[in-house]
Amino acid sequence: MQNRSLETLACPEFDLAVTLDSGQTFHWEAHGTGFVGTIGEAPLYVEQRGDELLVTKGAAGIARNYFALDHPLDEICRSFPDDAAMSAARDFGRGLRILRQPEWECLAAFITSSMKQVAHIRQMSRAIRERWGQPHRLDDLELFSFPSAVRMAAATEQELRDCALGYRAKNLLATAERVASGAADLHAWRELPDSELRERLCELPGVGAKVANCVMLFAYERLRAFPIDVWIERVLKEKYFPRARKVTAERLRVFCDKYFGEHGGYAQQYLFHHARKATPRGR
DNA sequence: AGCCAGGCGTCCT
DNA sequence: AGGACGCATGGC
Ligand SMILES: [Mg+2]
Repeated sequence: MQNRSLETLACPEFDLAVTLDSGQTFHWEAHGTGFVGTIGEAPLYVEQRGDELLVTKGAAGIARNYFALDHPLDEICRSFPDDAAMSAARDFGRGLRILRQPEWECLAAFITSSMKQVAHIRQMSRAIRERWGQPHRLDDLELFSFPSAVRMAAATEQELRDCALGYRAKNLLATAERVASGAADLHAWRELPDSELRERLCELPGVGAKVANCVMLFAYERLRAFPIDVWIERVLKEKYFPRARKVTAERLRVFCDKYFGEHGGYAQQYLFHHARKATPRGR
């Protein structure tokens, strides 16, 4: 990227690379010494230099909001419970932030995510963007935004299967139709309290408790939402229920809501990142 | 060459 | 309420 096309903003307590590779967004790609991607319909280059971000000129405000640079990260991390597993994860993931993503693209991405590895979710995201997204020019690059629900609703199930969605294609299409018609008003749902927002999301095809919690956390800024996937379930059973034979999903849900507290979603993200990147199984 | 993955919907006890 | 099963795909 050419320096004259960039501007600077402060980003204390932030690790861009860790945040973009922590399983909450799936389309950013390394480019030079930074990353390129889109935030809504805005194409963006972003690079971290210490406590500053270099971003595409005109996009500083968008970036500050998307990367949630206003979250009081030190205060959030100090609110985590004091135990060995949590402390190790907190130290390992320093600078990891929960993003503020656009609702629809976050919802769609996580509908595709079920029983898929992060690498493959990235492939599906790219295929969908290149097929139906809006192309945007950034210097010599062409970046594609995530297509609107209206645009996705016009696709066929087979076209989505061609993007390697498998059995998820039908669900994504059905949910796109509900959002496109206005029957599901994702933006209006911002006003709902957590429990009602979760209920509305779970009514959508392909959305259950886990996906709903991801969307609440990564798009609706519900920092208490605690997604329990394969990795987190393993961590919870190994570190917090080491002697139990069977631990039901409901028991885990109740425990996490109480034990990890008001920033539980943040705690969950640090545990997830640590499990994936710091253990033999994750590497 | 299997194993596994940021699960969900359905049906059974 | 809790558990079993089918569903697709490709990186490793
Ligand atoms: Mg649902």
